Amino acid sequence: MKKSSTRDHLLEVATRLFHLQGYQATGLNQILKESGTPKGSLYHYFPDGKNQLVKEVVESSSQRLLANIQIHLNSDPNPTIAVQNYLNHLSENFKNLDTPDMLNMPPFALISMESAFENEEIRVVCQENYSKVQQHYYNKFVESGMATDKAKILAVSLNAAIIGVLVLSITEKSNEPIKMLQKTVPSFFL
Amino acid sequence: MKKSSTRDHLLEVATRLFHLQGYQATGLNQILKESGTPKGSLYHYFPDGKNQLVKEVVESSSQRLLANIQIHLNSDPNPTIAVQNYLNHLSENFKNLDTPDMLNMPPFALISMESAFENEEIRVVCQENYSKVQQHYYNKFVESGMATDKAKILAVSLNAAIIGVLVLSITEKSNEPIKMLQKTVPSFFL
DNA sequence: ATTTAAAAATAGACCGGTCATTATAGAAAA
DNA sequence: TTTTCTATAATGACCGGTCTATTTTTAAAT
Repeated sequence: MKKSSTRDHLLEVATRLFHLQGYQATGLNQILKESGTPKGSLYHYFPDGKNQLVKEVVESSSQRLLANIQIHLNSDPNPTIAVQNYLNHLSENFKNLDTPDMLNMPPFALISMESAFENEEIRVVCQENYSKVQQHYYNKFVESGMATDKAKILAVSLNAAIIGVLVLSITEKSNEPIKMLQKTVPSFFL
Repeated sequence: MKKSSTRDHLLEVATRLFHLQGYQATGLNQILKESGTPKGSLYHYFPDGKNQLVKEVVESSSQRLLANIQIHLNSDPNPTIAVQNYLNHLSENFKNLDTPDMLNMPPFALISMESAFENEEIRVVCQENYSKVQQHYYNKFVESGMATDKAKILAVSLNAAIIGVLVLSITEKSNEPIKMLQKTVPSFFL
Protein backbone atom coordinates (compact mmCIF):
# COMPACT_ATOMS: atom_id res chain seq x y z
CA MET A 1 0.00 0.00 0.00
CA LYS A 2 1.24 3.47 -0.85
CA LYS A 3 2.33 4.98 2.43
CA SER A 4 1.55 8.56 1.57
CA SER A 5 1.07 8.58 -2.16
CA THR A 6 -1.34 11.46 -1.80
CA ARG A 7 1.38 13.63 -0.29
CA ASP A 8 3.84 12.67 -3.01
CA HIS A 9 1.30 13.26 -5.71
CA LEU A 10 0.50 16.68 -4.31
CA LEU A 11 4.18 17.55 -4.26
CA GLU A 12 4.58 16.33 -7.80
CA VAL A 13 1.76 18.40 -9.18
CA ALA A 14 2.87 21.44 -7.21
CA THR A 15 6.40 21.02 -8.53
CA ARG A 16 5.20 20.98 -12.10
CA LEU A 17 2.97 24.00 -11.68
CA PHE A 18 5.35 26.09 -9.61
CA HIS A 19 8.19 25.67 -12.08
CA LEU A 20 5.87 26.27 -15.00
CA GLN A 21 3.81 29.20 -13.80
CA GLY A 22 5.60 30.40 -10.70
CA TYR A 23 4.23 29.97 -7.24
CA GLN A 24 2.57 33.38 -7.16
CA ALA A 25 0.46 32.52 -10.16
CA THR A 26 -0.37 29.03 -8.92
CA GLY A 27 -3.34 28.86 -6.62
CA LEU A 28 -3.88 26.04 -4.15
CA ASN A 29 -7.20 25.40 -5.81
CA GLN A 30 -5.47 24.63 -9.10
CA ILE A 31 -3.11 22.19 -7.42
CA LEU A 32 -6.03 20.58 -5.64
CA LYS A 33 -8.10 20.34 -8.78
CA GLU A 34 -5.31 18.94 -10.98
CA SER A 35 -4.30 16.40 -8.38
CA GLY A 36 -7.83 15.47 -7.40
CA THR A 37 -7.08 16.05 -3.74
CA PRO A 38 -9.46 17.68 -1.28
CA LYS A 39 -8.35 20.75 0.58
CA GLY A 40 -8.41 18.94 3.92
CA SER A 41 -5.69 16.58 2.78
CA LEU A 42 -3.40 19.37 1.68
CA TYR A 43 -3.45 21.00 5.08
CA HIS A 44 -3.13 17.61 6.72
CA TYR A 45 0.15 16.87 4.94
CA PHE A 46 1.33 20.47 4.72
CA PRO A 47 0.10 22.18 7.88
CA ASP A 48 1.94 25.37 7.04
CA GLY A 49 0.13 25.64 3.75
CA LYS A 50 1.47 27.08 0.58
CA ASN A 51 4.75 28.24 2.05
CA GLN A 52 5.63 24.75 3.18
CA LEU A 53 4.61 23.40 -0.18
CA VAL A 54 6.88 25.86 -1.99
CA LYS A 55 9.78 25.12 0.31
CA GLU A 56 9.50 21.37 -0.09
CA VAL A 57 9.14 21.73 -3.83
CA VAL A 58 12.30 23.78 -4.09
CA GLU A 59 14.25 21.46 -1.81
CA SER A 60 13.28 18.28 -3.58
CA SER A 61 13.78 19.89 -6.98
CA SER A 62 17.25 20.91 -5.93
CA GLN A 63 18.14 17.38 -4.92
CA ARG A 64 16.86 16.03 -8.19
CA LEU A 65 18.74 18.65 -10.15
CA LEU A 66 22.02 18.04 -8.35
CA ALA A 67 21.80 14.29 -8.81
CA ASN A 68 21.06 14.79 -12.47
CA ILE A 69 24.00 17.09 -12.98
CA GLN A 70 26.31 14.68 -11.21
CA ILE A 71 25.24 11.82 -13.44
CA HIS A 72 26.04 13.76 -16.56
CA LEU A 73 29.30 15.14 -15.24
CA ASN A 74 30.35 11.57 -14.57
CA SER A 75 29.47 10.54 -18.10
CA ASP A 76 32.89 11.48 -19.41
CA PRO A 77 36.27 12.33 -17.90
CA ASN A 78 36.64 15.25 -20.29
CA PRO A 79 34.67 18.15 -18.77
CA THR A 80 33.91 19.66 -22.17
CA ILE A 81 32.23 16.48 -23.33
CA ALA A 82 30.53 15.92 -19.99
CA VAL A 83 29.01 19.39 -20.04
CA GLN A 84 27.92 18.92 -23.63
CA ASN A 85 26.29 15.65 -22.64
CA TYR A 86 24.39 17.49 -19.94
CA LEU A 87 23.26 20.17 -22.38
CA ASN A 88 22.19 17.46 -24.72
CA HIS A 89 20.04 16.00 -21.99
CA LEU A 90 18.50 19.40 -21.34
CA SER A 91 17.63 19.96 -24.95
CA GLU A 92 15.98 16.53 -25.03
CA ASN A 93 13.58 17.74 -22.37
CA PHE A 94 12.39 20.39 -24.76
CA LYS A 95 11.06 17.96 -27.30
CA ASN A 96 7.58 18.68 -26.01
CA LEU A 97 7.85 22.39 -26.38
CA ASP A 98 4.68 23.22 -24.50
CA THR A 99 5.15 20.96 -21.52
CA PRO A 100 8.84 20.60 -20.83
CA ASP A 101 9.63 18.05 -18.17
CA MET A 102 10.11 20.26 -15.16
CA LEU A 103 11.01 17.32 -12.98
CA ASN A 104 14.19 16.38 -14.83
CA MET A 105 15.18 19.93 -15.58
CA PRO A 106 13.91 22.23 -12.89
CA PRO A 107 14.44 25.80 -14.08
CA PHE A 108 14.90 27.59 -10.78
CA ALA A 109 15.08 31.00 -12.40
CA LEU A 110 11.39 31.71 -11.99
CA ILE A 111 11.03 30.69 -8.37
CA SER A 112 14.32 32.22 -7.33
CA MET A 113 13.43 35.58 -8.82
CA GLU A 114 9.92 35.47 -7.46
CA SER A 115 11.26 34.88 -3.99
CA ALA A 116 14.26 37.21 -4.11
CA PHE A 117 12.49 40.24 -2.66
CA GLU A 118 9.48 38.54 -1.18
CA ASN A 119 10.34 35.34 0.67
CA GLU A 120 13.73 35.27 2.30
CA GLU A 121 13.45 31.64 3.34
CA ILE A 122 12.86 30.43 -0.21
CA ARG A 123 15.45 32.82 -1.59
CA VAL A 124 18.09 31.26 0.64
CA VAL A 125 17.19 27.75 -0.45
CA CYS A 126 17.51 28.82 -4.08
CA GLN A 127 20.82 30.49 -3.40
CA GLU A 128 22.15 27.35 -1.73
CA ASN A 129 20.99 25.33 -4.68
CA TYR A 130 22.94 27.51 -7.09
CA SER A 131 25.96 27.30 -4.86
CA LYS A 132 25.87 23.52 -4.82
CA VAL A 133 25.46 23.34 -8.58
CA GLN A 134 28.53 25.47 -8.98
CA GLN A 135 30.42 23.31 -6.53
CA HIS A 136 29.69 20.30 -8.72
CA TYR A 137 31.08 22.06 -11.77
CA TYR A 138 34.07 23.31 -9.83
CA ASN A 139 34.99 19.85 -8.60
CA LYS A 140 34.76 18.42 -12.08
CA PHE A 141 36.98 21.15 -13.49
CA VAL A 142 39.60 20.85 -10.78
CA GLU A 143 39.67 17.07 -11.10
CA SER A 144 40.52 17.47 -14.75
CA GLY A 145 43.47 19.66 -13.90
CA MET A 146 42.13 23.16 -14.16
CA ALA A 147 43.54 25.86 -11.90
CA THR A 148 41.28 26.49 -8.93
CA ASP A 149 40.78 30.20 -9.54
CA LYS A 150 39.83 29.62 -13.14
CA ALA A 151 37.58 26.73 -12.13
CA LYS A 152 35.72 28.99 -9.75
CA ILE A 153 34.85 31.73 -12.21
CA LEU A 154 34.10 29.19 -14.91
CA ALA A 155 31.72 27.29 -12.65
CA VAL A 156 29.73 30.46 -11.99
CA SER A 157 29.76 31.46 -15.65
CA LEU A 158 28.67 28.04 -16.82
CA ASN A 159 25.87 27.95 -14.29
CA ALA A 160 24.76 31.39 -15.45
CA ALA A 161 24.90 30.42 -19.09
CA ILE A 162 22.77 27.34 -18.48
CA ILE A 163 20.24 29.26 -16.43
CA GLY A 164 20.10 31.82 -19.20
CA VAL A 165 19.63 29.38 -22.04
CA LEU A 166 16.80 27.75 -20.15
CA VAL A 167 15.13 31.12 -19.77
CA LEU A 168 15.60 31.69 -23.49
CA SER A 169 14.40 28.23 -24.44
CA ILE A 170 11.31 28.51 -22.30
CA THR A 171 10.53 31.98 -23.60
CA GLU A 172 10.81 31.05 -27.23
CA LYS A 173 9.66 27.48 -26.73
CA SER A 174 12.55 26.00 -28.62
CA ASN A 175 15.67 24.08 -27.73
CA GLU A 176 17.75 26.03 -30.23
CA PRO A 177 19.37 28.26 -27.61
CA ILE A 178 20.56 25.18 -25.73
CA LYS A 179 22.10 23.77 -28.89
CA MET A 180 23.87 27.06 -29.53
CA LEU A 181 25.38 27.11 -26.08
CA GLN A 182 26.50 23.54 -26.64
CA LYS A 183 28.65 24.73 -29.52
CA THR A 184 30.32 27.47 -27.55
CA VAL A 185 31.14 25.27 -24.56
CA PRO A 186 34.55 24.14 -25.89
CA SER A 187 35.82 27.73 -25.95
CA PHE A 188 35.22 27.95 -22.21
CA PHE A 189 37.94 25.40 -21.60
CA LEU A 190 40.67 26.83 -23.77
CA MET B 1 3.07 70.62 -17.53
CA LYS B 2 1.22 67.59 -16.35
CA LYS B 3 0.41 66.60 -19.90
CA SER B 4 0.54 62.99 -18.88
CA SER B 5 3.04 62.96 -16.07
CA THR B 6 0.56 60.87 -14.14
CA ARG B 7 0.64 58.27 -16.84
CA ASP B 8 4.42 58.28 -17.00
CA HIS B 9 4.69 58.04 -13.26
CA LEU B 10 2.29 55.12 -13.19
CA LEU B 11 4.36 53.38 -15.84
CA GLU B 12 7.55 54.05 -13.94
CA VAL B 13 6.28 52.62 -10.68
CA ALA B 14 4.77 49.64 -12.47
CA THR B 15 8.06 48.99 -14.23
CA ARG B 16 9.97 48.94 -10.98
CA LEU B 17 7.51 46.65 -9.27
CA PHE B 18 6.95 44.26 -12.16
CA HIS B 19 10.66 43.67 -12.67
CA LEU B 20 11.23 43.36 -8.94
CA GLN B 21 8.31 41.17 -7.91
CA GLY B 22 6.86 39.91 -11.14
CA TYR B 23 3.54 41.06 -12.49
CA GLN B 24 1.61 38.22 -10.93
CA ALA B 25 2.69 39.24 -7.47
CA THR B 26 2.13 42.93 -8.07
CA GLY B 27 -1.39 44.12 -7.43
CA LEU B 28 -2.82 47.22 -8.98
CA ASN B 29 -3.51 48.51 -5.50
CA GLN B 30 0.18 48.44 -4.69
CA ILE B 31 1.01 50.39 -7.83
CA LEU B 32 -1.74 52.87 -7.03
CA LYS B 33 -0.64 53.27 -3.46
CA GLU B 34 3.06 53.68 -4.21
CA SER B 35 2.40 56.16 -6.98
CA GLY B 36 -0.29 58.06 -5.13
CA THR B 37 -2.66 57.71 -8.05
CA PRO B 38 -6.37 57.07 -7.72
CA LYS B 39 -7.82 54.04 -9.35
CA GLY B 40 -9.89 56.06 -11.77
CA SER B 41 -6.77 57.52 -13.34
CA LEU B 42 -5.23 54.16 -13.99
CA TYR B 43 -8.17 52.96 -16.03
CA HIS B 44 -8.35 56.31 -17.73
CA TYR B 45 -4.80 56.04 -19.07
CA PHE B 46 -4.78 52.27 -19.39
CA PRO B 47 -8.31 51.27 -20.39
CA ASP B 48 -7.29 47.65 -20.82
CA GLY B 49 -6.09 47.47 -17.27
CA LYS B 50 -3.26 45.41 -15.98
CA ASN B 51 -2.57 43.63 -19.21
CA GLN B 52 -2.00 46.88 -21.04
CA LEU B 53 0.19 48.07 -18.20
CA VAL B 54 2.34 44.94 -18.39
CA LYS B 55 2.65 45.18 -22.14
CA GLU B 56 3.69 48.81 -22.11
CA VAL B 57 6.13 48.14 -19.29
CA VAL B 58 7.81 45.37 -21.23
CA GLU B 59 7.91 47.35 -24.45
CA SER B 60 9.38 50.47 -22.90
CA SER B 61 11.81 48.42 -20.83
CA SER B 62 12.97 46.70 -23.96
CA GLN B 63 13.64 49.98 -25.70
CA ARG B 64 15.58 51.25 -22.73
CA LEU B 65 17.58 48.02 -22.52
CA LEU B 66 18.46 48.02 -26.20
CA ALA B 67 19.57 51.64 -26.15
CA ASN B 68 21.67 50.94 -23.10
CA ILE B 69 23.34 47.94 -24.67
CA GLN B 70 24.08 49.88 -27.81
CA ILE B 71 25.74 52.67 -25.88
CA HIS B 72 28.08 50.26 -24.15
CA LEU B 73 28.82 48.26 -27.28
CA ASN B 74 29.87 51.53 -28.90
CA SER B 75 32.15 52.36 -26.01
CA ASP B 76 35.05 50.46 -27.56
CA PRO B 77 35.87 48.98 -30.95
CA ASN B 78 37.13 45.82 -29.30
CA PRO B 79 34.07 43.66 -28.55
CA THR B 80 35.73 42.03 -25.55
CA ILE B 81 36.29 45.37 -23.88
CA ALA B 82 32.91 46.70 -24.94
CA VAL B 83 31.14 43.71 -23.39
CA GLN B 84 33.20 44.04 -20.25
CA ASN B 85 32.24 47.70 -20.07
CA TYR B 86 28.63 46.69 -20.26
CA LEU B 87 29.05 44.12 -17.52
CA ASN B 88 30.76 46.74 -15.45
CA HIS B 89 27.76 48.97 -15.86
CA LEU B 90 25.47 46.14 -14.79
CA SER B 91 27.47 45.41 -11.68
CA GLU B 92 27.32 49.10 -10.79
CA ASN B 93 23.56 48.83 -10.65
CA PHE B 94 23.91 46.30 -7.87
CA LYS B 95 25.54 48.69 -5.48
CA ASN B 96 22.23 49.00 -3.65
CA LEU B 97 21.77 45.30 -3.20
CA ASP B 98 18.19 45.49 -2.03
CA THR B 99 16.83 47.86 -4.62
CA PRO B 100 18.76 47.40 -7.83
CA ASP B 101 17.91 49.94 -10.48
CA MET B 102 15.47 48.04 -12.62
CA LEU B 103 15.14 50.90 -15.07
CA ASN B 104 18.72 50.82 -16.29
CA MET B 105 19.04 47.07 -16.11
CA PRO B 106 15.70 45.44 -16.70
CA PRO B 107 16.01 41.76 -15.93
CA PHE B 108 13.46 40.30 -18.27
CA ALA B 109 13.92 36.80 -16.93
CA LEU B 110 11.11 37.07 -14.39
CA ILE B 111 8.47 38.56 -16.65
CA SER B 112 9.39 36.38 -19.59
CA MET B 113 9.09 33.19 -17.56
CA GLU B 114 5.91 34.33 -15.89
CA SER B 115 4.34 34.95 -19.26
CA ALA B 116 5.74 31.96 -21.14
CA PHE B 117 2.81 29.64 -20.44
CA GLU B 118 0.25 32.19 -19.39
CA ASN B 119 0.19 35.26 -21.61
CA GLU B 120 1.16 34.67 -25.20
CA GLU B 121 1.10 38.35 -26.11
CA ILE B 122 3.63 39.27 -23.44
CA ARG B 123 5.70 36.17 -24.17
CA VAL B 124 6.10 37.26 -27.78
CA VAL B 125 7.20 40.75 -26.79
CA CYS B 126 9.82 39.22 -24.50
CA GLN B 127 10.99 36.88 -27.21
CA GLU B 128 11.35 39.76 -29.64
CA ASN B 129 13.30 41.67 -27.05
CA TYR B 130 15.78 38.81 -26.64
CA SER B 131 16.08 38.51 -30.38
CA LYS B 132 16.92 42.19 -30.76
CA VAL B 133 19.47 42.05 -27.98
CA GLN B 134 21.18 39.19 -29.74
CA GLN B 135 21.10 41.09 -33.00
CA HIS B 136 22.99 43.93 -31.35
CA TYR B 137 25.68 41.55 -30.14
CA TYR B 138 25.81 39.84 -33.49
CA ASN B 139 26.35 43.08 -35.36
CA LYS B 140 29.12 44.12 -33.02
CA PHE B 141 30.88 40.79 -33.44
CA VAL B 142 30.61 40.74 -37.20
CA GLU B 143 31.81 44.34 -37.45
CA SER B 144 34.94 43.35 -35.60
CA GLY B 145 35.65 40.62 -38.13
CA MET B 146 34.13 37.54 -36.56
CA ALA B 147 32.70 34.83 -38.79
CA THR B 148 28.92 35.11 -39.04
CA ASP B 149 28.16 31.59 -37.87
CA LYS B 150 30.35 31.98 -34.84
CA ALA B 151 28.90 35.42 -34.14
CA LYS B 152 25.43 33.98 -34.12
CA ILE B 153 26.00 31.29 -31.54
CA LEU B 154 28.15 33.60 -29.50
CA ALA B 155 25.45 36.27 -29.43
CA VAL B 156 22.94 33.77 -28.05
CA SER B 157 25.41 32.40 -25.54
CA LEU B 158 26.43 35.82 -24.32
CA ASN B 159 22.83 36.88 -23.97
CA ALA B 160 22.14 33.71 -21.99
CA ALA B 161 25.16 34.21 -19.78
CA ILE B 162 24.12 37.76 -18.96
CA ILE B 163 20.54 36.75 -18.25
CA GLY B 164 21.78 33.98 -16.01
CA VAL B 165 24.25 36.09 -14.19
CA LEU B 166 21.53 38.63 -13.42
CA VAL B 167 19.36 35.85 -12.05
CA LEU B 168 22.26 34.76 -9.85
CA SER B 169 23.05 38.29 -8.73
CA ILE B 170 19.46 39.02 -7.84
CA THR B 171 19.08 35.72 -6.02
CA GLU B 172 22.16 36.13 -3.89
CA LYS B 173 21.95 39.93 -3.77
CA SER B 174 25.52 40.42 -4.81
CA ASN B 175 27.30 41.61 -7.91
CA GLU B 176 29.98 38.95 -7.57
CA PRO B 177 28.51 36.70 -10.27
CA ILE B 178 28.63 39.58 -12.73
CA LYS B 179 32.27 40.20 -11.92
CA MET B 180 33.04 36.53 -12.45
CA LEU B 181 31.43 36.49 -15.85
CA GLN B 182 33.40 39.60 -16.69
CA LYS B 183 36.60 37.62 -16.23
CA THR B 184 35.53 34.78 -18.48
CA VAL B 185 34.38 37.04 -21.31
CA PRO B 186 37.78 37.13 -23.06
CA SER B 187 37.74 33.38 -23.56
CA PHE B 188 34.54 33.72 -25.59
CA PHE B 189 36.42 35.57 -28.27
CA LEU B 190 39.41 33.28 -28.70
C1' DA C 1 -10.58 -13.64 14.85
C1' DT C 2 -13.63 -10.05 16.28
C1' DT C 3 -14.59 -5.97 18.43
C1' DT C 4 -13.48 -1.44 19.58
C1' DA C 5 -11.31 2.87 20.37
C1' DA C 6 -8.09 6.01 18.69
C1' DA C 7 -5.63 8.07 14.98
C1' DA C 8 -5.11 9.31 10.27
C1' DA C 9 -6.91 10.95 6.25
C1' DT C 10 -10.62 12.83 3.45
C1' DA C 11 -14.26 15.98 2.27
C1' DG C 12 -16.05 20.38 1.55
C1' DA C 13 -18.40 24.32 3.50
C1' DC C 14 -17.01 28.63 5.17
C1' DC C 15 -14.22 32.90 6.41
C1' DG C 16 -12.20 37.46 5.84
C1' DG C 17 -9.53 39.60 2.67
C1' DT C 18 -7.80 41.03 -1.79
C1' DC C 19 -7.96 40.77 -6.69
C1' DA C 20 -8.96 43.26 -11.29
C1' DT C 21 -12.52 45.63 -13.09
C1' DT C 22 -16.70 48.64 -13.57
C1' DA C 23 -19.79 52.32 -12.45
C1' DT C 24 -20.87 56.72 -11.13
C1' DA C 25 -20.04 61.09 -9.84
C1' DG C 26 -17.44 65.27 -9.13
C1' DA C 27 -13.46 68.43 -10.14
C1' DA C 28 -10.24 70.67 -13.32
C1' DA C 29 -8.90 72.20 -17.57
C1' DA C 30 -9.81 73.41 -22.36
C1' DT D 1 -19.67 73.98 -21.96
C1' DT D 2 -17.40 70.05 -23.23
C1' DT D 3 -13.62 67.17 -22.52
C1' DT D 4 -10.30 65.33 -19.59
C1' DC D 5 -8.96 63.68 -15.39
C1' DT D 6 -9.73 62.42 -10.48
C1' DA D 7 -11.95 60.12 -6.76
C1' DT D 8 -14.48 56.28 -4.56
C1' DA D 9 -17.83 52.90 -3.99
C1' DA D 10 -19.37 48.72 -5.43
C1' DT D 11 -18.79 44.27 -8.00
C1' DG D 12 -18.09 39.38 -8.26
C1' DA D 13 -14.41 36.15 -8.49
C1' DC D 14 -10.92 34.00 -6.24
C1' DC D 15 -7.22 33.84 -2.72
C1' DG D 16 -5.04 31.17 1.31
C1' DG D 17 -6.50 29.39 5.39
C1' DT D 18 -9.76 27.49 9.08
C1' DC D 19 -13.25 24.62 10.70
C1' DT D 20 -16.07 20.71 11.59
C1' DA D 21 -17.76 16.47 10.22
C1' DT D 22 -17.14 12.08 8.21
C1' DT D 23 -14.83 8.14 6.45
C1' DT D 24 -10.96 5.03 6.45
C1' DT D 25 -7.12 2.91 8.50
C1' DT D 26 -4.57 1.23 12.36
C1' DA D 27 -3.69 -1.13 16.45
C1' DA D 28 -4.99 -2.76 20.86
C1' DA D 29 -8.03 -5.67 23.72
C1' DT D 30 -10.87 -9.33 24.04
